Amino acid sequence: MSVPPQQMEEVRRIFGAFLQKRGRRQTPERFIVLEEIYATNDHVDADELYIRLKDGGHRVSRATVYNTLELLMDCNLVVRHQFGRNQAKYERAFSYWQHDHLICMDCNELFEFCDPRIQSIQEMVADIYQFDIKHHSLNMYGRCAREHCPNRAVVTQEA
Amino acid sequence: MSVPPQQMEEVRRIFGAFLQKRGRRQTPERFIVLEEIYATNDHVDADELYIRLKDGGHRVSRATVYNTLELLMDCNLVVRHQFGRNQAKYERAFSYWQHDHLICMDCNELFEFCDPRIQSIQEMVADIYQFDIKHHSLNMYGRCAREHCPNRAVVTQEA
DNA sequence: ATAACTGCAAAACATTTGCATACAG
DNA sequence: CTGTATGCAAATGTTTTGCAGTTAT
Repeated sequence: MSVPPQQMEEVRRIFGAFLQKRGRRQTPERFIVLEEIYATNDHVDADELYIRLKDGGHRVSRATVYNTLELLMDCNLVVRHQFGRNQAKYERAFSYWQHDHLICMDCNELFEFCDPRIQSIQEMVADIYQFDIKHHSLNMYGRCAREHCPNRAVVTQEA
Repeated sequence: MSVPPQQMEEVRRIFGAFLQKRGRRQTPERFIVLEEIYATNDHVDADELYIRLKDGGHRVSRATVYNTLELLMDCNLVVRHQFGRNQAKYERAFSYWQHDHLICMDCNELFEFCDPRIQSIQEMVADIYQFDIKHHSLNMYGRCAREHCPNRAVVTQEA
């Protein structure tokens, strides 16, 4: 699922303006990374992104991918998620609903959900603890019920 | 904050029984790790735990610490938290309220909170997505208002 | 021109693994 | 006794860093 061209244009403009304001260069590599992560609404890790770019005939180094992701996070065009102990996943964040995640512990399938109560909880917690809360991360872990999920119906032996 | 002796006794018993049921050995090292993580209600990382044990005159290897933490998680005596991309934090989990976390992005101070609505959300999500949800992790990130917090009152320059 | 950026490879870091030795059952 | 567990050190996998060469401004 890709972003409409006009919105993509806006995203590019936002990134360009951000770089300029910061006195950083608008290099082609940075925009290529931006394009690639906005090409889908998947949750990708840095290396996947690197491979996709490489396969797409672009010549960017892993270091540049990481560097650019950092910049994209700084201007809120990308969010990073840390699911479990594995490598971080990145996701485009412009004009997309704020959502939380549900992860199947067996097949690692990822689902997104949204519940307005989380916002209320966040506000309440901010108030009680006198915090300026910038963001939250809510992940639920369990077992899905899909046919092809590997560990489906396998009884857990442990505790 | 340490656990009362009688409860500590129960925890040891649970771990022993668990190992037995699994056909795993009840080695002194494993119980030493258990003692150490139950000695406080801090959130410690594996290396801290290793250092504490070493400083306490015990001779356990890092590998054993990791191995034991895994076992302790399997029998629900310990929970692992992944805050950001840093190393995992472990926390004792017996007879302690289920809680979520609030983290200051400036001083890394950790606060715990609990809101019953999270439970309802979890149940609702489980129902909608036909998931058997085992656990969740909710972290809120922001800036605290404490006097000695390093970045206090520093205006963020970025976007 | 020149300071910032890039690619590469090496470093860093947390965690896991392999193997010879030790020891619980 | 025997199969696990241990300690150590080396391996792993992800992310960061240093540096010489490149390039946007």
